[in-house]
Amino acid sequence: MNAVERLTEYGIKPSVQRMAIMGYLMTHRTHPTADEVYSALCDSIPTLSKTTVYNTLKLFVDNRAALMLTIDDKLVRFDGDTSLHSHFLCHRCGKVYDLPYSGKKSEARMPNLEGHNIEEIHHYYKGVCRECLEKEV
Amino acid sequence: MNAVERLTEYGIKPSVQRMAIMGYLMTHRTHPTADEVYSALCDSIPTLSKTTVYNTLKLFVDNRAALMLTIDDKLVRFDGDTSLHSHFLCHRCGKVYDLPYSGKKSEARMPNLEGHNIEEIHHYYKGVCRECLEKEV
DNA sequence: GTGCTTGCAAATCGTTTGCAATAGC
DNA sequence: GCTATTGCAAACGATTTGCAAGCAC
Repeated sequence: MNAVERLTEYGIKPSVQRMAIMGYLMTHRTHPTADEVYSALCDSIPTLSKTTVYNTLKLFVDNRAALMLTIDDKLVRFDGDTSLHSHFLCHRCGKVYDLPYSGKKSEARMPNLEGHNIEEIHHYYKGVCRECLEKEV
Repeated sequence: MNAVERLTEYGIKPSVQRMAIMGYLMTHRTHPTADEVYSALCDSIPTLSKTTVYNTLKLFVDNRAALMLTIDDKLVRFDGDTSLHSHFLCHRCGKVYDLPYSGKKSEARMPNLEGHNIEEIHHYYKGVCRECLEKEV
């Protein structure tokens, strides 16, 4: 699936900027920040503004075409993969890894928990990643 | 257990400000922001500064005497309850509720996952809370 | 007195807002 | 032309920093 199809699927009218940003999210599974998306695209779209990146990412999140991750207390990150999975943040290198969803699978289908209506599930793990551990020696 | 004992347990030297802030966290299980802690205490400690609240909360977190919650993308919240449990954020009223830990219990004792060294587990759920659902009618 | 703690004021920086310019149908 | 989209510049606001004053042993 390409970016245009993805946008259309979520009821978002395509534009040059929107396709570029969705395209970036689909090809870079790095959980980028708004700033990283902007920096990566401002060469190919010289008129791109940070405001548009913020607006567009918010549009994607509102339409459930992307996830907003709050795993990092400083920066908001975005994930184009909206399937159910968990995340791991390395305290040392700052990278965010995907992990298989670790909760009970049944929970993901439960519309409520203790009477609350669940719309989002975020499972975050933090520590030191394998790569950083290996460098340690 | 009182605030002084709690601080001492985590190797933190007590002071008027530290006891007041830890005392607040222990008696108010509302997952307050730094600003809420400051506002609640600045009457009884008129010279209290926000800087001290930030510094002290960071000290608690660094010494594992409190948890920093990033469930809200705008504000960092703090939790004096460091036991393993999950959190629920209501999109409508903004309150954060405690939930029993929903993951596999064994996972909480696992020091690593896919080779990564896990130091923290945060399970966040978001949606509309029971109270807000009832108000809806 | 030495070192830790506190607190003011200013700076920082990610994000949002107001609004005018532009593009698409 | 009308509406939606974009983008600049300014504002905002939570948090951090620099540093001087205060406190404790």
